Amino acid sequence: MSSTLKDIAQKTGVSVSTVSRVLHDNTKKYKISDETQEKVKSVAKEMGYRINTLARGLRLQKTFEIGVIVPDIANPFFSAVIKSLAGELRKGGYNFIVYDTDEDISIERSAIKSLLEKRVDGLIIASVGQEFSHIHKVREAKIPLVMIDRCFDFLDIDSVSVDNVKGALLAVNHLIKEGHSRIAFIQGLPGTYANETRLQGYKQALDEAEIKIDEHLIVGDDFRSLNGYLETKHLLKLTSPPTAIFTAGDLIALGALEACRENGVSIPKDLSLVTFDDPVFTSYLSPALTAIEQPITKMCEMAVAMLYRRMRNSDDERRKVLLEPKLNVRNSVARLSALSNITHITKKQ
Amino acid sequence: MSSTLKDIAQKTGVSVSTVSRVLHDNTKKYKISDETQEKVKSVAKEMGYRINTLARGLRLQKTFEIGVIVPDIANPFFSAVIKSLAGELRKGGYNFIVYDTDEDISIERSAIKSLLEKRVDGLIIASVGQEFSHIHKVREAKIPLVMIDRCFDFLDIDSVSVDNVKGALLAVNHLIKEGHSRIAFIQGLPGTYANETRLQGYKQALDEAEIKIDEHLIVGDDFRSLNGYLETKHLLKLTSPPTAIFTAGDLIALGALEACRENGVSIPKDLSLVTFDDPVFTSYLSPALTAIEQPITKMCEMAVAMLYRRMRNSDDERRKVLLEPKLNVRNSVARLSALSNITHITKKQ
DNA sequence: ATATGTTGTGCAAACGATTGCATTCGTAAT
DNA sequence: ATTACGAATGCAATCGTTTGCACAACATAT
Repeated sequence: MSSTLKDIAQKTGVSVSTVSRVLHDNTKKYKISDETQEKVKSVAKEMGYRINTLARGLRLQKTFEIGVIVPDIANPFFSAVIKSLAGELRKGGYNFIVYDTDEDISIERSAIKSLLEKRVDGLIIASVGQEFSHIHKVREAKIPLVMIDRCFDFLDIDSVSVDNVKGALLAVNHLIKEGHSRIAFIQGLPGTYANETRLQGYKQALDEAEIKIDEHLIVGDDFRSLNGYLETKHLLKLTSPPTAIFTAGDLIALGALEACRENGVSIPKDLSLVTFDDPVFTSYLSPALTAIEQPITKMCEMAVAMLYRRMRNSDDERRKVLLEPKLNVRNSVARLSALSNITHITKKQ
Repeated sequence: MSSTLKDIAQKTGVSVSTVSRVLHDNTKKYKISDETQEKVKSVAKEMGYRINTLARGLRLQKTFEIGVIVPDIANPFFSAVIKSLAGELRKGGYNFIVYDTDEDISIERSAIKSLLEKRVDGLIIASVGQEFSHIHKVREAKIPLVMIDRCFDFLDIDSVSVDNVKGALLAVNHLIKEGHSRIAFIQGLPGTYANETRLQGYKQALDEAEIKIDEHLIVGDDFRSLNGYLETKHLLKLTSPPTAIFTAGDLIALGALEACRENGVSIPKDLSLVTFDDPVFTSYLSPALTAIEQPITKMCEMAVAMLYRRMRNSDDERRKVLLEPKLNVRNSVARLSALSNITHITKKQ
């Protein structure tokens, strides 16, 4: 049974204030005699004193907790983000509380509600997107907020993410350079920042190469592997199938791999594949996937730094940071020779 | 700016008690007139009232929070566990706070300290193991506790995990049945429950098959992929290398794959591989890995159920639950023909 | 002798919610 | 007229900390 300052005060014969000052007051403002200090400390230890952070938080109006909200903890990208954020926050003496929204906006709403009720000192959110009224509530509550992985241009909020458009450009341009022109895009959840910006990059790359966009090659509707599986099966059945697929996320790529395996489609011989996200296992897959890597550590460091800044100075100018993505070329893309390209076109007709 | 019960009381002209009862009291014990209820509710909404869980927790001596401690959030096994626990806890109206200990006992200690200071209502811990004094503190604080994934026989604490010995037996027996006898084991962190029990199963399987245990084939010292990589390189260099490797965890297996790829060792042709843990991506690897699957969902459901039981009745008999592992046979194990087997034995002598 | 400091400690008011125990008023039963 | 009761609400203590201010005791300077 945990004892309180009062218990210790009674046992030592000093006041609660004195005990509090000995045990928690780091300022040297109050000079407590060494004798008293000794006594209080030893009694505290003996009685197994443990501070009550609820009482402290209530009194101080500060909890040293940061709320973190992500769409899917089990997604390797986000579990890496969480791990990285945790380390950064710990350095600054903050704890954190994570919520997993399952890419569901209503869960996100209730997560924010809970965190505000807990009086967290700050919030880092990888929002589902789509809708933003609940985000505004955070602003109204004057809780420092940084958005991560998703930067909405139209929201006046600090945010840091990778340059998704550029990432998609890198991926698709790579495919084009290797001779592909029928390139499919398997999307994630439409309406989300990550998806829309990657789609934009995809389209832009095709435009710049003067390849006509075929809407039949833009498919899919969420970031999970089942989506990748089903849409790949669908794409393979088209009368004029793509020679390459660009997937919007790592799990989608896994689903695509499974579909190919089942259909006896060999990557990269029969079909090339590039994906956004580059979790630890991509290089061990069969084949090792060519992928767009995000600078996760840097992203998290910046998010935390921006949050701290905002906590210190609430009316500093807001910033939106875009980090550079990187293309990791591995073995999932085949060079389409002019000949095979022609063969392919011939087959098509 | 969040308002308080007092603010609302003042604005409506009723007492704080009444406001509290209208807004939070689910018992119908106090009959508040419909008129008052209406008024209070509308003012509360208008003023953006948000309950302060610190104050409530302090008063009620109950926080509706469960602390969860795992060794590595980024490990797919644990991120799946967290996701699953989160869902289960949410159903019961509990929130949770996760700590990642990085398999470091001192971080585990401070995590427990923090969680007790936060006055969580219960704790679910996947302990690093090795040492237990800090676990006893939880007992002393009379906080309900369930250990997950790690069941220490000598601790009188509720726990649920997979039957690691049996899992290892399944894995190694499978290798033996396919004709292997020089089977290496790449360990995780020595001294941890997961590691010791898996090692035990490994040894038992060899014993039962009357294969002499070669200590040179038992290597490694943590659950990360680098360990798998380095130890595989080492094993491949032995004058009499193993024909099969059993790895203690998924990340170790990834490292092993990388080492093999670098050395041009083909799996399963040149070397067979079985691993403990079976995350979503194992079947997409090259080759798809034969692996021991743990019933994660069930494990988490049981852990939460046991915790709830313990929270209701603190002196109920304690239980230790062992769940059944499952062997998923894929393509990473080759059958060693009698001939090659004999050749091999000859080589040994 | 008076003023001025310094040192060490305690008082009491917050922080925001909950709840057992009044209290007030009206109505119905005896 | 007295009693009893139910409905609707308020009082005040409590949960455990923090901290501005006050104060006592003593030392030093003028």
